[in-house]
Amino acid sequence: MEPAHYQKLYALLKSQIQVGNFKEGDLLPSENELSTTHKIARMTVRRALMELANEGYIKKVKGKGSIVCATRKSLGILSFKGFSEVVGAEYAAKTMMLRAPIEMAWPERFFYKLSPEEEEAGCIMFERVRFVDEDPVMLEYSYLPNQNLDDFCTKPLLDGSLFKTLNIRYHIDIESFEQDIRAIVADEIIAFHFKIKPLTPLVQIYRRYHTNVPDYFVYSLIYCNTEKYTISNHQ
Amino acid sequence: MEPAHYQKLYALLKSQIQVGNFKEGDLLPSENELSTTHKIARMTVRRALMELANEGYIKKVKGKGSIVCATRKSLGILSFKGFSEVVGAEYAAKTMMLRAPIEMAWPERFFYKLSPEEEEAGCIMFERVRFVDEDPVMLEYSYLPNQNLDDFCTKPLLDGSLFKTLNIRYHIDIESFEQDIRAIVADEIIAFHFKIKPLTPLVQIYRRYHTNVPDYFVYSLIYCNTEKYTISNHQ
DNA sequence: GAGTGGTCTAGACCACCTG
DNA sequence: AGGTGGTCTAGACCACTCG
Repeated sequence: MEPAHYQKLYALLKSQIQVGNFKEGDLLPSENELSTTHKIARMTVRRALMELANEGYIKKVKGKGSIVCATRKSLGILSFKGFSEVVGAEYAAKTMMLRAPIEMAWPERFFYKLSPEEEEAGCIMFERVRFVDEDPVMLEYSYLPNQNLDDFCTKPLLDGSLFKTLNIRYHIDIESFEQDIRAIVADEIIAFHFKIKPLTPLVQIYRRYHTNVPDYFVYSLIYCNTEKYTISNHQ
Repeated sequence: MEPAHYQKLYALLKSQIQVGNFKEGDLLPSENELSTTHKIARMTVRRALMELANEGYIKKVKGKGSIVCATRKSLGILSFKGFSEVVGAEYAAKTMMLRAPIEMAWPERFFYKLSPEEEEAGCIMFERVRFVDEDPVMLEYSYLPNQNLDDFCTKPLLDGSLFKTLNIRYHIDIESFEQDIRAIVADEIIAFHFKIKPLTPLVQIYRRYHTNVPDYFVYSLIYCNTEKYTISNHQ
């Protein structure tokens, strides 16, 4: 489906900021100007700018305009985006599949309460490490209820992206998520993957993604090494 | 100033959810219905519902309606709210001033880069511990550039709230913030305040609040004990 | 088919900032 | 005074869900 007008304008402005056509401190064209030049209503322009502001790309100031903000140095892992989007243009993102998808029973004492239907279906699990500039910064265990996911384990992920695979092959769209965050120390397995010493502190995130399919959720257990790159909500 | 229509509707619906007039799984009245009964345009209703959805109170489903979500068990510390709002109605929140506000020079190697004007002004610093149900969960060091804050150190905070004090006494409104999050281990001082063992992992947050006063920022250094209460974006 | 939320329009008035 | 973003209105068409 054709993206909405506000999404197209959002994507356009975001890429222009990332590419450097607009620099820190610059003013974006005014809402009326964008409305005229793109031939869309001002309310629609405002929606695009609202998203940019929520993600920290611009700051809106009444009476002045929309000011382009500095690009952040931290990884916007807490925001609801795919990994490569989250990392931003200034770093090189890479993902490695540590354990390919397999069908299995749910782990004991799973971190979210499962419905009887989910319990019975069992799960598909896989494990990936994410790198930023060659440093492993994120270890992610993904769990999908094993319902109507034919061939998931036999075909590789599309472009290495779980979201894209779910969308294109199974028409499942990720719409939102909830997460719980805590600090823990690395055990030996995790320390090995991150190439750090055991007992190094890590951020652990439990995450439940909501989809367009009623009662179908996707789960992730994430470990973040924040020694070199901190994490944040933006970008 | 009178709150906007969408803010009033947002606050009304939120309190009705918190109080239990709407329960998990319930549908809110439809947008058209809210528009009619409150005599405001549907776009204005939508803005109120948008905020509720962003904070996780409801989930909007096309063709069905706005579904009330379960209340979370974690503390929405990562969201941009005052502490008591963040904790939610189901816990008892308490704050203790550990060190009353004093004027001082900025710490060496401050966690954000300061402007020359901020450097020169020096800062006002104070230290608070936040309790949830009698457990210390958050240690917060607050730093304000010492500019035009007459009597800040000699009068107590209004209702114990920094935001309220800045707003009413100095007409400074907090409008947004940025934060960086990492995992660390407790040193002896922090462990003492949290009544935990040194080397317990903690979440550390650097935060910079943006205000309605140009180039005036408020800074916080926060430690969270996540052993008992995890943290999240919502509520 | 009736009702829902998603998107969009073309206006309007306001408070705020700057020259 | 002129331009900016903040709020608001009263419509409209669409895709979706459900009985």
